[in-house]
Amino acid sequence: MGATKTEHFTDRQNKIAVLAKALGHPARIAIIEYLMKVNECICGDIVNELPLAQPTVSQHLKELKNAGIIKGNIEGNAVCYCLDEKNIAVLNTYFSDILQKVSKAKCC
Amino acid sequence: MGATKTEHFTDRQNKIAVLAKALGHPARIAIIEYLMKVNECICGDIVNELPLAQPTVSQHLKELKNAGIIKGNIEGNAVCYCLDEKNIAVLNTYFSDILQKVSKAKCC
DNA sequence: GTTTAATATTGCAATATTACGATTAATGTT
DNA sequence: AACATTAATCGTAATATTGCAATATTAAAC
Repeated sequence: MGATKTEHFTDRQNKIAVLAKALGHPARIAIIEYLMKVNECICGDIVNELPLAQPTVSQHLKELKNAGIIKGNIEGNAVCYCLDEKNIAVLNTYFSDILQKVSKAKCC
Repeated sequence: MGATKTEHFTDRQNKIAVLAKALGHPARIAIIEYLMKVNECICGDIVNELPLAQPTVSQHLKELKNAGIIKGNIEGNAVCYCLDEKNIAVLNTYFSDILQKVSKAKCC
């Protein structure tokens, strides 16, 4: 085994899991926080900011992009990255809903 | 390699990553959604609900508990699980803050 | 068209995750 | 005490992730 049994879960459950998984690494959280600060930037800026090699940063950016957390626009020979509002809103709504439910009912 | 370089990131970044990572699997999302529905339950209930074996469910519960997403209270020979409001609130605030920042400034 | 700059991709080693059968531990029931 | 119930742990196979050096790709600049 070792492979996630995605086929047993709903598309929505898989979608949320993909988004959350993309955020499940401190380097990717750091990238997001940097993007929050500077609004938009290129890969090289992040390489200068983080203690990781360029291929590693590039890989993290790819995962964030595949999950839909960030967008990348080609600008000449560089790529301009920024946060993708839509999917962050999806997560925000998701956690708001959970919190609302949870806060209503205490447990064991 | 293969190990995350947690020491290069802040405690807060690592904390958020741990919480997000715990949610980065559809089975764990399904567990959370089930807990939202029934408010509290024991491991066996989830085993009946999901297409996964008991040890697998137990392992997922352990990860959710270690991350602080759920709480587990011993009740006789069973363990009563429920969502942990506090850390879900942490995530909710985190994504609200990101969304607020992002919605203010369009990018490339 | 050659050089430069910015990223992406490839290949690989180290480590982590996922899943489950078998077993164990702990409490409840008879 | 013997047995049943519930869940955790152990062991292990399959797969995924992380990180980087080396290389490839792409587009600007000269």
